[in-house]
Amino acid sequence: MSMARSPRSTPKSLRTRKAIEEAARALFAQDGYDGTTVRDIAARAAIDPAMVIRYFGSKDALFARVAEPRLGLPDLTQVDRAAIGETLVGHFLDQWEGKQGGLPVLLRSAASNEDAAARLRDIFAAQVAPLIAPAGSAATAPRRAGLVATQLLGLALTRYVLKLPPVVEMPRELIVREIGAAVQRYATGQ
Amino acid sequence: MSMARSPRSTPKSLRTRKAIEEAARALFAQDGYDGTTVRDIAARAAIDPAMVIRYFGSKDALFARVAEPRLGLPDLTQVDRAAIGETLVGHFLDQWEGKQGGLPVLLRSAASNEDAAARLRDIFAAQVAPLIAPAGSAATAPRRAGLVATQLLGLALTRYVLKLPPVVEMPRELIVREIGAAVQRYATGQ
DNA sequence: CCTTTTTATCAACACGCGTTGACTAAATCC
DNA sequence: GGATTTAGTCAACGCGTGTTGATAAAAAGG
Repeated sequence: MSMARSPRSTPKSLRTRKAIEEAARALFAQDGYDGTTVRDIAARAAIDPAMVIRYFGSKDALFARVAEPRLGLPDLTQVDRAAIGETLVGHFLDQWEGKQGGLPVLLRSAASNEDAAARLRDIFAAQVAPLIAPAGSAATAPRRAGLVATQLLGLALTRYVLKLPPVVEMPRELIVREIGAAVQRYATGQ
Repeated sequence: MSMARSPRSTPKSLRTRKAIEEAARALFAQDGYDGTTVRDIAARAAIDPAMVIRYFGSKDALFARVAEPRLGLPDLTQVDRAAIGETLVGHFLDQWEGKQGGLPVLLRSAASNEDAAARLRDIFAAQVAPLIAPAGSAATAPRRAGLVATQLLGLALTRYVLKLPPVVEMPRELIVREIGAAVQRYATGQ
């Protein structure tokens, strides 16, 4: 009896595994789930398309592996209350521009892929909402978190996905200040 | 010599043409460009897939036809200066929820389709930026328009595409008030 | 060094896609 | 009402997709 097996954890296989993950992350973040083919990923990793399946089982499974964002947001209760907005925007920009983040991957795909959208909702509920909650009254917590998401995801959309020229050209410090102020009001409820 | 021709403008053909456009608009807005197939459109319009091509030449051409947003934004110079933000948000929500709008179609597709993204940039430059410009100093006009786009598109993304529960559940008047305030500050530069 | 295990390649599969051309049915015209 | 133009149907094409199984190459073990 023969069965298709995923490679073991030898140094050799670990290198190709990493190469596939890296290529997949870059392409998924650039072209979205549907716009990225297994053959594209294989070409970028300089290996055979069959290896992608062999290592990760399926394109779906690879996507799920690569689109696991750990936002690593700061504990806002430790932050100066008046700096919550700017802190949030700053960390959000870091997350977006880092190599690691699964967030770009997800946002690219969420617009036309319901699974990715559901994942994004989960992340929001699990990581953003609880963070915002203690910054204001408990009754308004969901609304405040929703408003914050509105602004932060809009920033990511226009700057990194649509690449609207004025938003792309804004220096980081200006974004942190201007959008930070809006986020501050949303998060604290004034 | 025979050549494939698009149907003439008889009443009969006009009805099917409208049916195709309506089905296309609904599906493109729901699943994006890549997620929508010609066969899907045909099925919803209850006609043969070949008719879609026969009437519009190609899937691309049909998309271009259907994704032509005329925002019809109000002339902000005629509006009470303190109400610019709320007016903008209100019109934006109307546009989004109306049957006509090509905006949902575009946003769904722009994340994974560069052509759609370029179109959205054009619309922004042609329709939003000039509108915002006179609300503040000329030097900061692009920046102010960019910030407004950040917030308005983020609202659309979270409410209509990602469907984040707290944002979906917010009543219209609350959105107009809260987000209107942020847009107001962005548009006028305080 | 031969054997066994593990990694990588290759060709092919079944499927869904946009699109086409040959054909039929229906409406229109004189 | 027969001829001609128009709308609609059907089966198929070429292509790119994710995925698979047989097979070769390379590494590891004794």
